[in-house]
Amino acid sequence: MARRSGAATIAEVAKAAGVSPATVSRVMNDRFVGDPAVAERVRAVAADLSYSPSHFARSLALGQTKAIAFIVPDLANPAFQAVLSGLSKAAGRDGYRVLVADSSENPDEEPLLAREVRRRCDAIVLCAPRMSDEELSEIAGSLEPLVLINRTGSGDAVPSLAIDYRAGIRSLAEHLHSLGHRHLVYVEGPERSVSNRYRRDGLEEFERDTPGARVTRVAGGATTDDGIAAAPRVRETGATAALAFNDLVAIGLLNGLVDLGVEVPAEISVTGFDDIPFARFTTPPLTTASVPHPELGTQAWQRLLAVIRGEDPEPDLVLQPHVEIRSSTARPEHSA
Amino acid sequence: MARRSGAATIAEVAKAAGVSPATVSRVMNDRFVGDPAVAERVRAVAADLSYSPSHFARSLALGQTKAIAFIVPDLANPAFQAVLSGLSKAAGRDGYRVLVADSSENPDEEPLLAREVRRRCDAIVLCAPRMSDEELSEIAGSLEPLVLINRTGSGDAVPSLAIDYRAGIRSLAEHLHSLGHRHLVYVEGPERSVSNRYRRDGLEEFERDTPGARVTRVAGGATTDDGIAAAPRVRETGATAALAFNDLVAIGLLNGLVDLGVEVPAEISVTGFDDIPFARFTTPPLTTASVPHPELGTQAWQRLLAVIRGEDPEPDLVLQPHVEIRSSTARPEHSA
DNA sequence: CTGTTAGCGCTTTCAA
DNA sequence: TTGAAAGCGCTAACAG
Repeated sequence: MARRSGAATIAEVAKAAGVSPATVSRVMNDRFVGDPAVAERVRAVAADLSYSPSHFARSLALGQTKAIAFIVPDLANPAFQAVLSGLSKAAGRDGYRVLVADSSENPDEEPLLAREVRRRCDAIVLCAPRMSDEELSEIAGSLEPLVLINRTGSGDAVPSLAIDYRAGIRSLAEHLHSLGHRHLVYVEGPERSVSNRYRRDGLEEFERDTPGARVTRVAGGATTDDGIAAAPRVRETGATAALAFNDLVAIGLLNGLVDLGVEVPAEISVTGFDDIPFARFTTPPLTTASVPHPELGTQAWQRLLAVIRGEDPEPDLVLQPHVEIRSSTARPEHSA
Repeated sequence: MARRSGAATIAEVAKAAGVSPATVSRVMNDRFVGDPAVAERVRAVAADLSYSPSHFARSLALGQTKAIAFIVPDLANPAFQAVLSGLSKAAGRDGYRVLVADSSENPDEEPLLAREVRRRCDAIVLCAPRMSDEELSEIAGSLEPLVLINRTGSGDAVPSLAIDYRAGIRSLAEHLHSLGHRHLVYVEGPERSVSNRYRRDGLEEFERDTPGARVTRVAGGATTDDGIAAAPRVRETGATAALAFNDLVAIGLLNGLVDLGVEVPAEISVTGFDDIPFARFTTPPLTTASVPHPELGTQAWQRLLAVIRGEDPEPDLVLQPHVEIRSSTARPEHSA
């Protein structure tokens, strides 16, 4: 039974201070009401022994850990990092810490991973889970308190925060259309990504509702490399504008196109999605659908805390991306 | 004494299976050697009750949590995110999770924060701590197992991983010098940043050892906005090349300069530091000192695990940044 | 106002 | 091979 090296226990402090463990506990938690001199003595002894309460013992006794789990499909993606950053700060203000886990290593075990990390914490937030709807609704119950980001709860009663990808990409397409583009190409996201489906839906809607407009699709991915690789495919379509799955892909595409000698936006307009901090700094600056990622984290925490406290969380939010027009989009070269 | 909602306990499983808790424990931990039928029954009951061992109870009994803490000064910085990503993946492979905390909210309480999160975990890694050397060596003892990233242990015996900022920035300066630049300007990092001091030292060394070279310093910071703000100051110095504290600042500077109508690299060469994923994609692509951030995370984990296991960690590492020459640096316009 | 006592849920000697 | 029992360190009724 390994004792934490060097850590004093409450019993030792109690003995050294000549009081009971209960008293020490009360002093340490500011629940002490007796003689201030006693409290002072306890504190002195505690400091002397550099005592600090064992967190897991407290967790066990209290039934809570003051920590939440956060699962993302890829910690290397700036968009998810921004969510994490917002979440971690918000939770921190309420004294909660966050345990992160990245399911990129084995996506298939996402449900197991979620279960595992959930057990160490008081609650969990799943960000853009890649797992299927079935898997999700199957484990949702055992994960609560739970909040979902970027994924609706498949009809469940789990609080969720979403981005309206459908509307966002549609707005982007409409912006392009208003510029005079008629043939667009969509550089797809990862196959398993649910948000890719939403974007596709939005584009189909746009195509259906916009006579004369056409949207081709080419394989892509979620990274800059995927964007670079997609450049030749994009050019082949002959489209005058390309909508990338996200900013990373768009940035890759921008560069891939330049390497191919294709000018942006003169020959092809390009749009991204997310508005990561660097989108402003690409050349040309990227037109994109701006998503308030840190706020996603903040809002998620707000709801999670409510559920943890047994209160009613605020209603689900579907954030509308805001089209940020920069210079990677322009009228097609030979228009009008 | 709140019971975790819906979670079955080992005692319940034991009763339902008609065995003792000890047996259940053994079965759950693959330490069971008796009748396979019994094991099977226990497993069935456990599954039926959807029992999963309480992590904190195990932690208490075992004296370990299988989690490590990670503290960064700013979770929003891509460089730190890369470290986190590497660390989290490496630790995950050994069954450890990471608890992150960002000290940006109140930098002064970094030592307290470190202590707090350390108590919930088995070990901690401090990444580029902003605290003073005194504070650091004062609490280092109470934090062990500990590994330091981007900060030497002020003479202590704590394993640490560092980047040779001195050498890195010096190489950058030499690259600039070899191109023909004689008057350089350094856009400083945050005042409290220790790594800013190293860079300054490197530059002083360079200046001392390079007759005819001069390095001016202007205020900067650590973000793109700081870089933008520094642009006028940089121009005023009349230097033909600017070394930015990091890539973020360099990117801001690049854009600030463009806004001022200054051409890069024609009029002023610019270098960054870190080689974040976007450095390749700026215009012009950024010459920078490349730091293998994810590897920093991986290496940190390797050492931390050794210390956790009571083994000797591998020796400290001082990673040499590698100068990545791209097109933001060139010969000065009127040279030769 | 303070101490005693009984858990929290799990692991692990020690006996049987 | 299995079970009983003690204990990890802390908290919270309940007494006194």
